[in-house]
Amino acid sequence: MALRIATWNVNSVTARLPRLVAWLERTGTDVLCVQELKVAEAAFPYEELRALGYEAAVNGTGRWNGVAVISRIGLEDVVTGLPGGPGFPDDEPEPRAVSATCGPVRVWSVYVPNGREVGHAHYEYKLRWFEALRGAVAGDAAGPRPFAVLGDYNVAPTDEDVWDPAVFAGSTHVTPAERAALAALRETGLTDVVPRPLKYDRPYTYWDYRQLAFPKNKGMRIDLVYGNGPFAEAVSDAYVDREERKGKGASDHAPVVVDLEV
DNA sequence: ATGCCCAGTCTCACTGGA
Repeated sequence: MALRIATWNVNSVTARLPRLVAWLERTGTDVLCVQELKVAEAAFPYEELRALGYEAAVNGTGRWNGVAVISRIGLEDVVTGLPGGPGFPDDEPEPRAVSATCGPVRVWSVYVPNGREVGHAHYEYKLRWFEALRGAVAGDAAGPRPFAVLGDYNVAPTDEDVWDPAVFAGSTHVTPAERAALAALRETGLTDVVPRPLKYDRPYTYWDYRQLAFPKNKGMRIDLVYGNGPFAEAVSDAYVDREERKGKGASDHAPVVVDLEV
């Protein structure tokens, strides 16, 4: 069966709802992992999505963060949150993970902490969060079922994944410790499913709103799809839908779309 | 024009994003 799975940091599901609905209709995506809902679970637009044939597993508590899995092919065994994960501040848990089984695949939608500045408490939180994620997904990553962790990882895997490495020297998103956390995650059996760009040479997924970053293609690849062997082997295509970054009312992130034949 | 930040809130000022 052909499956279309995607991940998209929408930067407020409320602000993005018209675009989200149009995008789902346009692309026919079966399973969408969403990040930065910026809305409480009770205010999530379940009805609008149900009208399109989708159900949703939502982890959201208010103005910051928030993640969901939106599926039109089933939604089972939902796990809300990152089991054993740290919180911030004062170890208060944040809504940054939700997982579900959708038909033949199991997916996680994750919004990894930003880190703010190297050495900041939020940066240490980010690294601890990655460790907990690794522990939580290791079993499914090594299993026989197609499995993937999709989301906004807030790490550029290599210097090729930022428009100018010199600009990011000393900043979060590119440090050896963050990249080591990604490598440790891959060691559980996950592969970086690198999408193709629809224009230019690099598959960036994020462009700042400011200073014409998108038209100048000053982007970063920080929205990632990490799939296990059975998932990666089923991939028939993967691309960044940069068209969705254009125009008024766009998120600052573009969707990453993965087509599977399972 | 892909076009010179955006979203949410404890809303006219601030936090957070990366």
